[in-house]
Amino acid sequence: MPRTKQFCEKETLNKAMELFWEKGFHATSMQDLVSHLGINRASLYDTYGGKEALFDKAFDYYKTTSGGWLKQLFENETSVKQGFRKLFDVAIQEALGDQRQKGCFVVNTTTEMIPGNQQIQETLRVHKEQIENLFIGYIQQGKNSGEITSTKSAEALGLMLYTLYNGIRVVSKVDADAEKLKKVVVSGLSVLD
Amino acid sequence: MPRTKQFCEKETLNKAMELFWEKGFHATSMQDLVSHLGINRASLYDTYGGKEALFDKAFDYYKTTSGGWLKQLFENETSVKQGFRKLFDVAIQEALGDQRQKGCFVVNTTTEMIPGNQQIQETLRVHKEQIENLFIGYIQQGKNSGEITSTKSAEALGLMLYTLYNGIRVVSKVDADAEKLKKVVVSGLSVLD
DNA sequence: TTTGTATCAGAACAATCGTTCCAAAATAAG
DNA sequence: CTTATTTTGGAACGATTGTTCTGATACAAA
Repeated sequence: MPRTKQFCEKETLNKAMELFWEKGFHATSMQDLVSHLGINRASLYDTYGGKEALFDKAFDYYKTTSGGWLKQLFENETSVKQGFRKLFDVAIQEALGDQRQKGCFVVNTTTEMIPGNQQIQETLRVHKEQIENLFIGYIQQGKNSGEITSTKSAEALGLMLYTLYNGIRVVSKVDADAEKLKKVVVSGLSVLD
Repeated sequence: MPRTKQFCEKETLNKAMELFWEKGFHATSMQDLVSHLGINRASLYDTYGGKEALFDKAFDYYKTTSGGWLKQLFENETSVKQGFRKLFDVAIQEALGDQRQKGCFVVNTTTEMIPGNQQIQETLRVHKEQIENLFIGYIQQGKNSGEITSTKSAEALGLMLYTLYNGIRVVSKVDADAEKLKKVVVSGLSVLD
């Protein structure tokens, strides 16, 4: 009869995610993982298969937890422009409070694993399209309600804000300057006017 | 008496740069470098000191060659807005033609080496400030000439476009979609209106 | 308690890592 | 030419890589 698992997969996946997030795939060794996950080396291989498989699952775990968060953020705001302001504010706040300077897991993975890992690239491509469409749909919603009057298409605006969002995750890793970042956001969001 | 060097340092540095650029610091092995640089393993250590020192010099070499290129681009254009359009167009064209999907060396280095390498972080911070100021000064120049009438400050506009530029280098690595990228640029540059 | 499986610590694996060393070969300067 | 120095191929270094295996231990189900 199969027994119940001894350790919580969510917890170990979360720790693996944080390690890969901070140091990247190549700079994170199995020894690092064994030391920090709190489970045995053999169990690690038995449960997750290996380093690359563990990375994939950790990245999946990140997408799952962060994807729902974004949708919820948009839905809870009173206006579309306020929703984006909130999103960017959170990004800035994360950058300022990120003691470990991890940055964004998706951005880090993009620049490290492309080229060289076609499977992850496809995963990233699908993820990019999802977030882009979320942005675009959200803006379209603001256009329909009359809140957004810009003559530019919802697609053009959404793609631009998505790209700017990625840029913020990069530049804030080099220098998390609150004043500068706020100016970036104000200028960027002005395209919605 | 000291002899003249046998191999051209510029050529080997250029090859080292391309390797680090494509695969990143951690995924590039000394064996890779020895195999591709065309010089002997011992000579490599003798001339450059080691892997990290070689990376630093390759990165310096990149900054030197690319820094001047940007200034020249701005100076050769007829208007400020046209200058930025050209800059972004080149970025898109590079992404489309980049068979190896290397992306941007500065962006890749930022996300891979921060945190973990304070020296490179400081180098990147200084470099960021230089490009930011180049953007800001260029926009200010457009304001002084009356070309740019936006009520937003040159600083806010410059920082925003610099951030957007970084974002383009990230998203175009995942999916170099010309149509989408063009829309990003059009929307982004509209902040100058 | 007995049984079966999960988890464990740790050794062992071959491979690769960055680095150093050495003696031979090549080459520029005298 | 001789001399001095660079460059060479290749062996060797200890350390670390990702992975596998062994046997002991812990624990849930029967």
